[in-house]
Amino acid sequence: MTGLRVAIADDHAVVRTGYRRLLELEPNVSVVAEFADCETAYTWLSANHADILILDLSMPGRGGLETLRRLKARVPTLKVLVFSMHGAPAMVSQAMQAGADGYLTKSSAPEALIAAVLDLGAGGQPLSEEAVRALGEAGNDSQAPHQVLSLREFQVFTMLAQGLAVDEIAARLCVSAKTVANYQTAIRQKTGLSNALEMFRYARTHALLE
Amino acid sequence: MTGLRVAIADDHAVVRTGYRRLLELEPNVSVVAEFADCETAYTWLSANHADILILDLSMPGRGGLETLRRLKARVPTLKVLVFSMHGAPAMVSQAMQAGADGYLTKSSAPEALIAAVLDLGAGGQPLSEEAVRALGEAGNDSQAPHQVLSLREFQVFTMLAQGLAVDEIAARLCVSAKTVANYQTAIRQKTGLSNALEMFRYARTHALLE
DNA sequence: TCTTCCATAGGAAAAATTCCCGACTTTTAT
DNA sequence: ATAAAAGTCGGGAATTTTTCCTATGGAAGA
Repeated sequence: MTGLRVAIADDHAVVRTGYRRLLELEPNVSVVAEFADCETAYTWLSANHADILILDLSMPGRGGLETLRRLKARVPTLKVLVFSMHGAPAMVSQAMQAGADGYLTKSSAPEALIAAVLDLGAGGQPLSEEAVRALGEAGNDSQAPHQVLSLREFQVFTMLAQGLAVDEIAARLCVSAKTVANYQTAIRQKTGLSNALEMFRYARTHALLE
Repeated sequence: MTGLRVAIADDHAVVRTGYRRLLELEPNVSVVAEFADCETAYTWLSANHADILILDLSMPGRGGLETLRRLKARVPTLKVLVFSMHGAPAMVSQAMQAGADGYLTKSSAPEALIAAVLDLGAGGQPLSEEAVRALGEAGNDSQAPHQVLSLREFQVFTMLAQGLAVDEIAARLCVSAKTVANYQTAIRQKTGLSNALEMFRYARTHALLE
């Protein structure tokens, strides 16, 4: 049996080297390439063969997710293991939708990385516990703002998410500040987003702004 | 010659293992401890001897900076090498002021880590190029939060910028909510950032967060 | 030593938020 | 068609958060 050909994409050289050493302890695995940015990874993988790509989503070069999507479109047989700093539900589900074959958070044990690579090689879909939990949460996400909020509430929501103050919103909508304050309260209750920053993050990851 | 006793604090197990393997290639270096959080690191290092601590500032338990400061106060002979994801000017100058003996970014070459550890052992002050540049820049940016805010204020600032509520911050820092509220007011006045979302945006564009 | 800055926090006043409510309009279901 | 439900708008009172002022003790510096 020939070994698994693994490529590593992570912008931190030390981290890449760490992975490489870890993986090379495994006889059936060989690391055939390392990339420090998305473009290089895309170019090389389009032209050369690898079985598995370990991909850090928080990479420079604008859009680890976008690269993942393009890569899966170009080289469908390539298995991609996303290895990310954070296990935020939105991030996990975004990554899986973009075509990831597995998702591990960096807080996983070192052995988990090896196990995940072997699992992927065998056709599995390795997910860390955090990732599974995140996907679960993302699933019952039928509580989206568009659903629970009324038109006016949603309008106020997007403004709050942009960082506008209650008074400013009231001025723009030509209603009393009191009314906007009341909407704000309703929005917080219905969505569970308790401040403007949470709203901003929610809105951004769900592409509700602009 | 006895080897350098090195401890590693980083919340990502895989990353820790990577460093360890890297460092253990060096005959004069031995890794004597690993920590996944600040408290554990502080406790162990107060009671046991190590020459060098490699510290990732972006650790949970909030306040890698605070831990660094406490640690240097408690164990002044310990050399601390800060090894951070980002070389933002603010972060570098804060870290150095808090007592760091060296600063490397994770984008450094693997050899740089080894070199930095040896340099530290020999009494040097290893700084990555990015860090040097950052220290330079930190000087001329006199209006920046990092300049006008005290250590404690800056700490609260980063938490506010992450969307934490006043009460949560108070709980984490073990101080009265009143105190945090007062800091918040001071921060808003000094920086002109009037709400958490503005702080977030500022912090993001200046790469002050993890 | 004396001064200044920082961390901490209490009290009072001001501002923002929440909760409850009512009036009126539009949509929906029977 | 008519009743019920839901949405828009805001007032008033209670509550919470924020601001402003003050004070104490510690640490750093002149």
